[in-house]
Amino acid sequence: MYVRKSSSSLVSLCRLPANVQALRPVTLGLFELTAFAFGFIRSHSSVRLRLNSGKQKSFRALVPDSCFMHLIDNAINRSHFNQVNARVLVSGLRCHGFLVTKLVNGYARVGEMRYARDLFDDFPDPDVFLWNAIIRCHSRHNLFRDALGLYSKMQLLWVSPDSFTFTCVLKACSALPALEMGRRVQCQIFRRGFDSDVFVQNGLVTFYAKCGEIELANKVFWRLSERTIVTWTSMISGYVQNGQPLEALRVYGQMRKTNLKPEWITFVSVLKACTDVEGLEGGESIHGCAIKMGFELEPDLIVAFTAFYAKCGLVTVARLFFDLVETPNLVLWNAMISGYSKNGLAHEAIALFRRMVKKNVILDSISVTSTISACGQVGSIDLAKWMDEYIASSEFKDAVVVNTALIDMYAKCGSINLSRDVFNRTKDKDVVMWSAMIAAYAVHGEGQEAIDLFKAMRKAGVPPNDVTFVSLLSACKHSGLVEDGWKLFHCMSEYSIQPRHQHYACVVDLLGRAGYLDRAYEFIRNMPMEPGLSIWGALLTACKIHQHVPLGELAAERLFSLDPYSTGHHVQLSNIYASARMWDRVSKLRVLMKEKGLSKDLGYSSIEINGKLQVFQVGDKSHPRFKEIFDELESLERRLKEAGFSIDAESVLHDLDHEETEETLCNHSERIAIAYGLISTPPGTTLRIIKNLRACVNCHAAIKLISKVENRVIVVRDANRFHHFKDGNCSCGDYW
DNA sequence: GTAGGGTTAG
Repeated sequence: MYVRKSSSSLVSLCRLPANVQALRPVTLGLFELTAFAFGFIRSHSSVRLRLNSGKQKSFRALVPDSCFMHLIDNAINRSHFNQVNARVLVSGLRCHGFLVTKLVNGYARVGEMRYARDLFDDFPDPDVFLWNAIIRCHSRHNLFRDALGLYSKMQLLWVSPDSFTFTCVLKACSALPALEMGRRVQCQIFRRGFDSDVFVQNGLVTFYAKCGEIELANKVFWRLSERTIVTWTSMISGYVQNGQPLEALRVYGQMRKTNLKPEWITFVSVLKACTDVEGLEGGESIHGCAIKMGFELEPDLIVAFTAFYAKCGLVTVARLFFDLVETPNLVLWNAMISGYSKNGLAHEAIALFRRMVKKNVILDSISVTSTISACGQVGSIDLAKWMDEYIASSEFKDAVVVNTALIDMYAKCGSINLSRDVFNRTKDKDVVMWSAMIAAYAVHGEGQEAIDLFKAMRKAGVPPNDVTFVSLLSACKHSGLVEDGWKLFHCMSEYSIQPRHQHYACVVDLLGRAGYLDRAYEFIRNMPMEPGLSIWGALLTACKIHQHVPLGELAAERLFSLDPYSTGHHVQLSNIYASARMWDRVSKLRVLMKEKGLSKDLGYSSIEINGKLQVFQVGDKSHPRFKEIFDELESLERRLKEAGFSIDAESVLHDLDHEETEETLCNHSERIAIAYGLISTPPGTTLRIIKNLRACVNCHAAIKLISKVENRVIVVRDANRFHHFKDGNCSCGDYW
């Protein structure tokens, strides 16, 4: 062995007095340790080193391999693997492949990939162990293409892969995913006789599952003569990842018939399957099993339970799990935040996010996107701006996923312009972002903008997907662009996109709202699939708008058989009868609803004044300023009448879709919110209202006029879309 | 060595 003289620090270290105590391995990095050992070994017959365990160990001089082994281990264990000069070492270790392998692993563990690669590249004749190490560490650092490249190079050099090589290579193929490459690897596995190696075969199951080839995964799975718990878990998670939770649960059932004991990690996938089929009971029974098996405090299973209960709507139970953990990890925080957000508890989600920031927890894009989505639900433009500013000053400001969420947020807060700003400033837009922007135009009733954006998208060379077309068709239906929508639907095949049920529903809506009821019904009858709830629902809505009783009854009949307990469908049919003044049928339907125990959703509207969200119900007198509010309502009513406004009281009183009133019609929740907004803000301020139900016909007409007599822009988000009222008109063109 | 949980567009 020799020491390269060019390393000055090494040379100076070598001149250190040869005193073991002075070495102080605890404080030195591997470089110093190694260098010192070189010098020491050259001048002494034996070496005593104090290791991290506190023990002392002797090495005979000129037997440096075992000495190095311990030095390296010691450094790895103490995370002292950061100051090493690879090239100095390699010149000393040229003949010791297994030490280089150890070093490569060590470097990879502390993230020093460049050193690992340099070390490897300098080594003249790597054996299979060293190849495995370098492939594995590239794979661990998400450098999958490099890992596969190294594997190809290894074959060119006639080094025979072993089972460890194959597991690493398959992992890289799964992560990319690289289906063709994986298939070739499978051939090699077969040729080299690893077709019964359970580790390799587990890798194959995962590989096919991650490539979406679940049937091939299944084939590998059943061909195996021996299956470990990892094999079963791989198969179960494979089905979950491929959207077949029921199959996953079936496989889990089969696994339970064997003598294999599930691992906690098995339960993670089974829980996900239960979540996907909304199988609360199944998940609860898993919970029981986990307790019996002593897994209930397994930290990562707590994360899975939190996510499971949150997604099933039991947010409180999820929170109990969350609170079990003293210092939650990132995934747990994210599971709880998104749990709140997905269950409509937007304020809780935001509060938790703020706590996370306060505690200086390192965030990732998932934490912020979940919170952004919550901000969109709240609908407050001030909150939205706060979030946008936060993102702008963070590392996520260029993340496409995050900016996509911002686009959606601003659109939901009523500001399509701010959505567009985010869209414009984002580089490298993907299909999701384009679709989100198109969808934003859709809910704001700007159909032509949506279509123009689609053209720009094609020009930019981004291929649309099925969701893009849902957004586009929805934009057309909100704007009455019947022919454009019809053409778009029929050009989907040009992009090799198979229309799904949702696309058909959009077309029915498109035709129906425009008054082509027969054409819509004909379209339904020619559908290649069984029409479901959304199809008949769209037809029913169209029949309500155009007062078509027979077709409305037909649609309602289908809906009642598919979903007997939906309030909305009964209410809509009742509205059709009411608009046709068929009062006897209206009252019959009311009796039926009472028998079924159905009652209407309570309507409410909210408005934000000075950063405080105020919620009003119909006829709400709970606000401290209710007297002023109702005075304003009255005077508003007077001014509307002067401007020539009249209401169609009879039909409205039977219009069960909206809030029933005991008194007059002018105290619907959105009007109270507007009155409150008028007395609480300076003239000319835009009012932004959020309503949980669809806008009522009379209120819609009234708000148009209010916007004119009060000279205000009023933005209303109803259950379906946005209405921008200005100068006596609405952006929906009375088409909603 | 192989298995897992939390994100964005409708």
